[in-house]
Amino acid sequence: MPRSEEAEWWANAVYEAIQEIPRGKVTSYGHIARLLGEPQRPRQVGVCLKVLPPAESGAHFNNDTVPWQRVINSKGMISHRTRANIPALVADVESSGPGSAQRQADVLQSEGVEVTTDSMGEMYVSLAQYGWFPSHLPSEQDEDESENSEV
DNA sequence: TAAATGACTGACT
DNA sequence: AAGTCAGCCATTT
Repeated sequence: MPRSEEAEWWANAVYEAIQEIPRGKVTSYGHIARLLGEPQRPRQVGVCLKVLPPAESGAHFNNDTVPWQRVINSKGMISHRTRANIPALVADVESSGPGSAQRQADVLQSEGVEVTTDSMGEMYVSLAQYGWFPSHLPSEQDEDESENSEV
């Protein structure tokens, strides 16, 4: 697990930013990247979460101290932890191990966040209702979001 | 050392 | 409205 100094700084910054997300709210990978002044690196935010140490590791930042479950993609969907473009393997990863998408949905619901599942089995959270975007940028225009919604 | 991947996005078709 | 593409860059192969 090679961790350069720079990567270390980035990971710590990401974890700290994620700790600011209030319980019961969610935000996107891209938003965390923007908060850190690196708007073009949402993927690296995902990488940090992937390598987040288990709670029993004793690390300062771990699965218990960082609310990893509150980070989802810009479409409001809980991202898959794919291991390849092979659908057969996706199911395996999806199975409910620690940190799996299903696990994420369970934890979120325990915090009071509603998770809905569409016809294709994808799990969504309404960003309009649960989204946390403090440094909201003016470039976006909210229109309709009737698809993932509540009610 | 080089090539492929991926807890992503926004623009473009 | 839904699918495709091109950037992104640390990790893995």
